[in-house]
Amino acid sequence: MADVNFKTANPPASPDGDATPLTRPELHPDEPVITPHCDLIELLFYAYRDFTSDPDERLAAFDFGRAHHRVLHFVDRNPGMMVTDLLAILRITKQSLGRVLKQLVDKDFILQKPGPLDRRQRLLYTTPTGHALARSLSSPQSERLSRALATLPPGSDDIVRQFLHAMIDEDARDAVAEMIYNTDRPARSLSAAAVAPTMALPEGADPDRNSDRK
Amino acid sequence: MADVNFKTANPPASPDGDATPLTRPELHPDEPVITPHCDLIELLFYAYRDFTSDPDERLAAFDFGRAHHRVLHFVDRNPGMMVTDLLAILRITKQSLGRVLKQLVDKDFILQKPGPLDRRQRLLYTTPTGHALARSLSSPQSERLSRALATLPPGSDDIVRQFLHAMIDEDARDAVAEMIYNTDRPARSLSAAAVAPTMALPEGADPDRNSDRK
DNA sequence: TTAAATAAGTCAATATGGCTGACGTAAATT
DNA sequence: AATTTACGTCAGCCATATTGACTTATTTAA
Repeated sequence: MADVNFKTANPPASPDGDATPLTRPELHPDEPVITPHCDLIELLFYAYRDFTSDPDERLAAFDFGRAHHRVLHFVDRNPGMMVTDLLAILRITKQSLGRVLKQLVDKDFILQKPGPLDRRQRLLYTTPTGHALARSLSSPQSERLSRALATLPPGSDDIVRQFLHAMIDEDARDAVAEMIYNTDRPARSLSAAAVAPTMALPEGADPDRNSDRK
Repeated sequence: MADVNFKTANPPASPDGDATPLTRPELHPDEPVITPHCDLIELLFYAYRDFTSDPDERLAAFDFGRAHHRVLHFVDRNPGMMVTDLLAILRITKQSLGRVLKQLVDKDFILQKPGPLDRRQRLLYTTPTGHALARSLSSPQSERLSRALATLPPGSDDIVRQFLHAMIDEDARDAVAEMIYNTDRPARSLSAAAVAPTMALPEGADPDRNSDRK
């Protein structure tokens, strides 16, 4: 199978009869021919597809999946974080997290320690093994980023950074930036509410009573 | 539940005893303190998390999931595409695609037509309904992109475009660009091999004989 | 013209990672 | 003392992916 073989398949891009003129029925005159930023939508899909595929093989060697990767990554980057914070970041339920977290703890990649101030908490840390795995998973991603940025004019890093930051939900943006860039952590904590804010529910008559979702 | 409440939880970022000094055992002197581009890795996660969450509610109204969205999107953008091409883009198996595709066809969002040149093909088209849904799904994503780009200096669009393009696997890059930007389609076809190229297997002794994967 | 490759579909079984709902327990807050 | 919070768990369900095997047309190549 050749490297780049264009197959010359379908000349008429019309589902109607072979001789029917090409007309999309529901195309209003004021409707733009293509969706604005359709290229970016697709580029984002492809970029993320390949970006996330990098660590997959290494993960499989430990019988882990992408869910484990995400947990391991954020715990490694935020040692001592609360389970609640992790839930807010990943936007999954306690039960979903529970499964993968248990496996990571059982296999000694993540360690849980009671919070010294609030003893209800089980603060999360990576073990040395876990830290090493987290590193080996993020390194191909980091290299991909380096290669990509190297092709761009100098100063593009910041444009990309700003772009991605601006793509985040407005309510979560500040908390995310806080989390990412506060590497000298001055007794700070993650704000679950800010990373994944609750809907502003009307006062009283709260339907969210016994829910797992924040 | 307050809007932005920082909880001031865990001052010591060390899993060891409360009074133990903070030292990561496996931190070689030549190991960088943080992974390069760790911020970008996380920004990409958050950006994509929120980017993909946009169409979810609309999707649920039709009992569809993200898999349906992806199929619908690419078929809408590439009318007359082959099933094989779709498999290569999505990087899933024929069986996985089969299910969602069948549902989309059954519910009259996608239409299959035998290829006029190669009658083995079942070329894919969106119906008017399908096209409308595809539009309504991509529009919030497009708006998010517009809002994000509006915050950046002029000319940033191209930087972002180039960045995302450079993030794609090198072998697939050209085919992707071809697919995205050839809106005036001159009897062209997608190249499945280029979008998701096969590993260059050694001649003879091909283990990939009866596989579903390209 | 026979053989092989390709496009597409299918059946069956399995795994992963999500979800809801219902409970329980310990600790902190009010 | 009552409530809220942090965390965990059991049970079941669903969506989406996987592998492997097999069939049917149809096209292409030996």
